[in-house]
Amino acid sequence: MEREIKATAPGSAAASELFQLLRDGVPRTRAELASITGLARSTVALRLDALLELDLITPIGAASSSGGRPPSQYALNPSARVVVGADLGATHATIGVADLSGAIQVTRRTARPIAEGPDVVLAWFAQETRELLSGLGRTPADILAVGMGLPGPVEHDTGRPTNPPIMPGWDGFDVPGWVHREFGVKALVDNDVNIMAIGEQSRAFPTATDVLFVKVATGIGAGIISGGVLQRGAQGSAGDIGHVRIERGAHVPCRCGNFGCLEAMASGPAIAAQLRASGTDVQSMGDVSDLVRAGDLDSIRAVRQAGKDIGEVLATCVSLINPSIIVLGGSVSRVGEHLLAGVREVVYQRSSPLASQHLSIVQSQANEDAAVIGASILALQHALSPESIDEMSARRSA
Amino acid sequence: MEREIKATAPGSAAASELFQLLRDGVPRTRAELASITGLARSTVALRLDALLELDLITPIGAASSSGGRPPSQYALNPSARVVVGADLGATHATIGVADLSGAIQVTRRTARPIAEGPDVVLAWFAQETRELLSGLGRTPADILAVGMGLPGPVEHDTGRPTNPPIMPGWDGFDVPGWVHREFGVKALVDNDVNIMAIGEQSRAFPTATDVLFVKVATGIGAGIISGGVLQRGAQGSAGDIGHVRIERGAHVPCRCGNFGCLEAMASGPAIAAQLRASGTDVQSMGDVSDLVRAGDLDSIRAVRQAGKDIGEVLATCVSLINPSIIVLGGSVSRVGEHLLAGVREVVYQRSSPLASQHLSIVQSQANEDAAVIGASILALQHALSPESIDEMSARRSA
DNA sequence: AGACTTTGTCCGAAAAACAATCAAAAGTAT
DNA sequence: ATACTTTTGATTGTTTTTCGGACAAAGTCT
Repeated sequence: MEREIKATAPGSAAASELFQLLRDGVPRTRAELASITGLARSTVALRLDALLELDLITPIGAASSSGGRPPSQYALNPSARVVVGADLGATHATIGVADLSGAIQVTRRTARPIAEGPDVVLAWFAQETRELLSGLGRTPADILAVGMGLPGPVEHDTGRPTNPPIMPGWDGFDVPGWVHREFGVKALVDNDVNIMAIGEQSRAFPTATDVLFVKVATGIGAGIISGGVLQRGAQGSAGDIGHVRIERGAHVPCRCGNFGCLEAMASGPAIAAQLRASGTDVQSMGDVSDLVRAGDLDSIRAVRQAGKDIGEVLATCVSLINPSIIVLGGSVSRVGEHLLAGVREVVYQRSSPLASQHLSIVQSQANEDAAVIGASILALQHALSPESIDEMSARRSA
Repeated sequence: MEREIKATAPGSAAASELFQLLRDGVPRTRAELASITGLARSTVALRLDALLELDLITPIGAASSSGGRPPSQYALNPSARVVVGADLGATHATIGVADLSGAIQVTRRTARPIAEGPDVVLAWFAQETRELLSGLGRTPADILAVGMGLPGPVEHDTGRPTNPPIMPGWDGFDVPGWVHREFGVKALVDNDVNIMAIGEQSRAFPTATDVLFVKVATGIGAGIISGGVLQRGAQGSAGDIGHVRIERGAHVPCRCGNFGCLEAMASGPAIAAQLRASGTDVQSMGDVSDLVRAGDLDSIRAVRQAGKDIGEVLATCVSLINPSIIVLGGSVSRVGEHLLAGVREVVYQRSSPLASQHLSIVQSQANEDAAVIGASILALQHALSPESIDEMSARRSA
């Protein structure tokens, strides 16, 4: 026995179904909606009223007449509410506010070490969010949900980081609980690479169902979208390819304790270290980037070799999950085409024709925005789900 | 406009929803069903009637009384109809008939080379199926759907093999069309490794959502179940790990044209070839198995090395998709623990603690039946889907 | 301007689900 | 053995939801 909601306005009950159709933002007439859903025109009218009442849908001007009275069109009202998408990285944090269509309204990127711990970082996050909102003429009450990416393994169901290597104080911290106490809404938390994968797929390849997003920066990780859904694996550690062993590095130690890890050979710090060892004066990956752009051959060769190392692992990934697109993101991928060239060289050589003939390997197009976009989408997926919409209309009519 | 079904019997409309609850075969009383679904007892009664009418549900004796009148229980009627599951392998074919609970009623395994082409093989399949059915006192009219596994890449949506290397004459052949003309039902066709993965998961690990099934026989392939669903990839070639390159084989040519493929190093024929090269008199993998069982050290070493080779690839797979169980199947895996030991050695050494601490690596438990079970499940998934049930009740009341 | 077409709304009819009632079937107590 | 209690399973009237037609409104076309 768990049904208490009685005072439902007429039509509101199943209005969420109609809403799912309109989530894409495409304006439609009542007649179109009726023929798509198979419902009677009167029923559509009833449900539309409920959605208009919630302000989730707005009438958009009139469509052109086909001989008779011109129909009015209805579409998602993107500015009814907002979601917050945050990417809390190792050293920098980006917070964005998106409307209901997923369009980012504003973002702000700030230096903010995750190592300051959850209380400090989240308090800052809340403060920053309030500022961004008031800058948009919004209040925290407009927030429907929060999406958040963290630089470590996260148990997505509970939103708690699990044994994160670089997030002291965050292990097991109840992030959604904190957010709920602060803003009264649900928070969806995930690994930062996962939200980047979602963001990139939605922004650049909305029709692709099998995308492998690879982030190459301080570490190396992948986000896997298969069959249109993000794959997290049994413990949520799917995509952790940074510590896969590669041939070239048999005797190079990695901070994980093993030898020959991809991350010890092809990450930003690893590339810089290799160049330093061969006598080039570089401090960080930033210096390497400058040298590559200046045409320094050693640096170019090192980056391309890193690409080949990554390609070695990705070749196996291609055979295993058969994606149609591999996207390279992260700071190292922005060095230019050299990394990409190395990856392509190895992947296309080693993959079976069936898997590689339709495979594109490209650079991230969403780049820095990918994470915030992905976090917003995670939030929207929850906030605009049929269940959430039903709950909204139930609350409204109560 | 696409609604024509008007003459629906009362309650039949949404009866499929109730049916999904009862698919597990667990008997339930009307009161239980009402409290689970949240529907009124009278509504449950109405829908149950519709399902009883279709014979999909039977009353099972009475449950024990709790002081008053004992309730009668209702459960799936497994023997109402059947599905056919077939595994058409390279040289042998297995056909099975399962009831609606997925329990295999009868199987028959016969030497039948797939290379005879679709017309010959499928005609034989149809004939064999009829015989099996009449042996069970059934007719082809009892078939709800057919599931089928083929030894090559299959475009699952259309059921057509695509560029299969060992199936002359099958490329692009419309298998579901053929089956539909013969039996009037839908056929679900997939790669044989995929159906084995489904079968193994359902039989041995029904609660696991992330399972990697690896078949080691003449070839090497994997079936991936992630998040509870089989992953097929963009072109349906997900799991084709046979031609991933491994370190040890840098100079060993593979029939695919590349060098160092896993299949060229660790498949049944490859193990036999390596032993022959080192002077052991073996013709096939069968001979190797005999030697291993007899305790021949060279053979054991060769098998264990194959396990380590496979483990090398699987270590990457574990990092990438984070399964909770890896199952080894196929003829080579039946040699004993030696292959498994090799796999475990490498996988546990190379995987991150987070991914491997909850990882089991085991031998197939369903073994030969896995494929037929999986094919049956594929058929049942379709045949007992809400849509199919709705269609059945619509036809019934028409 | 008038005929025509299509939309948007209203309203009664039909269908579905609900809630309450009641007889039947068993166990339990006397 | 009989009365009583409890819970099922069927029935009936009520409420909610959806449908389908009717009709006015708002345009286009001649």
